[in-house]
Amino acid sequence: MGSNHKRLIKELVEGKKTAAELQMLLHKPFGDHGSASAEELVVKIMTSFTESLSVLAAEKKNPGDGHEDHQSGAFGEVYQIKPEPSHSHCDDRSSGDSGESRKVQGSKDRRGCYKRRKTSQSWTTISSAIEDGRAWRKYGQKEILNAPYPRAYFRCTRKYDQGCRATKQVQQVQDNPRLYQTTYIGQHTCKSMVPPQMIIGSSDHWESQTVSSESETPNKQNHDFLGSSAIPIVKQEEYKEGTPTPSDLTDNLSSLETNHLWSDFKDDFALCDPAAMCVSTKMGSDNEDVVSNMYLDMDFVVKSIDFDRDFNFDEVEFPKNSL
DNA sequence: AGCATTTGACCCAT
DNA sequence: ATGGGTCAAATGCT
Repeated sequence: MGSNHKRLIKELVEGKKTAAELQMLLHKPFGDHGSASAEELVVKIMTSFTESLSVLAAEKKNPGDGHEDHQSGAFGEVYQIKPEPSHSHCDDRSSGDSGESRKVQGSKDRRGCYKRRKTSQSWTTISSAIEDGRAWRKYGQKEILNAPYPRAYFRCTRKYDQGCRATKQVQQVQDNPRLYQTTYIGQHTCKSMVPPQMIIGSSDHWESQTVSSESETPNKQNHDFLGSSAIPIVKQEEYKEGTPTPSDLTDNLSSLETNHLWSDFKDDFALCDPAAMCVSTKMGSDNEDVVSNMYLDMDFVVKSIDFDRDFNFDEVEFPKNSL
């Protein structure tokens, strides 16, 4: 745990420094803060989070032995890819949905031809910014039971040309509609990255759509959005299969680990701006839901989440450079 | 015209 | 049976 711990601290310190830098940038957008753009800083921060989490994940998994391979590590463990048996016919509805040329003929019969994902790591962030440096294409929206706001479904725009299977779900936070809870599912396997400038401009559609059609907060969102592009990743996890054994404790772990992490972060961030944040904790009703979250003044909110059971990874391992 | 979004239907998991 | 994730035709936008 020694070297892990060091590495953890190093990552967190680095992240903190970068966050502070970003904060300055946000407060004085036109000042001179060196050459780093907000996006670059965000990427750095995310890398720190990712690395930190991977260290923690590794520790949880192998308490005692500080061995930290998990190379691209990320969120450790459970990375085995389980090829998911069934549905040999219509294969690949999900893995790329077999491209644009899906079943056009007979169109309506989709039986057995798409399988639900539930297969990869997921992690949730909350932020006023819904952009994250990736190009997404919306493919659905649903009203969610007991939720005041609909959930929008996005897939990577590279899904078909590069087979990237990353998806995300975005939903306005009930308590604070100006914030968006984004759940990322699966890893980007594509190469593309939207240039920073594009990022900012390209988010309007969803916002305007959701915001304007869903009452309140007209287009203030855009300001928030432009004002900050915080994309903190705080917690991620994988979908697991079968019965959650006490030993893997993934859910419990998520809260413990996260809370633990938060307290560390809290101290850390407090050094930067003690008044700027609060940490809240609440439990979800059914074993999945918020475990803890943290708000910072720069609309920087992070959050951890839920677990699900099965997995059948077709995903590749979690890249550190997902942004 | 080509691409993105909307939206109801379809399908799967619970 | 129901909620929610995905599909795909219709529609909108550039």
